[in-house]
Amino acid sequence: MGKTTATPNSKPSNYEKIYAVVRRVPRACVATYGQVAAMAGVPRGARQVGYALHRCPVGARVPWQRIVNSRGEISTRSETRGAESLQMELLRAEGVEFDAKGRVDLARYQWRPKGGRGRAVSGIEDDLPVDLETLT
DNA sequence: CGCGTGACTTGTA
DNA sequence: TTACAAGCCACGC
Repeated sequence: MGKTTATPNSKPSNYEKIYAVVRRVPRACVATYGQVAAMAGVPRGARQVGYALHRCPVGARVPWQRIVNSRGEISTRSETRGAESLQMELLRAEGVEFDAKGRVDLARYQWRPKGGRGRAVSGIEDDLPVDLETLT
């Protein structure tokens, strides 16, 4: 196969990688854009992570709610406002506590993948609220 | 093919 | 501690 022009499937877009990483984030945990970007193999791609999530792939069950900025606060987007409140509600429902200013203690809730790669979490399954899928 | 935009990050004041 | 500015990469048009 020396085809250089043929790469239809073997080209996982960065978005897909990003979604994959976000999907690995366990409950009651949050991750920063830069962290997800680094894990996705896209350093400095923090912005792109936000972009990817902004696109909100309805077909991918991505817990975008667990993605917050480096300050531990929920990122305010341009549109779909209200989703921010929803994000906070969802995180709270998972057990994440918020500061009076609406910030999360990253030192406590930030997801720390140890061992090099996200291993299977024992007994914990992702319960994505259907509201999320319908909201997008 | 080129420019503009953006759910960010980090550093300095 | 907060506020402001510049930098960065990828996608959309």
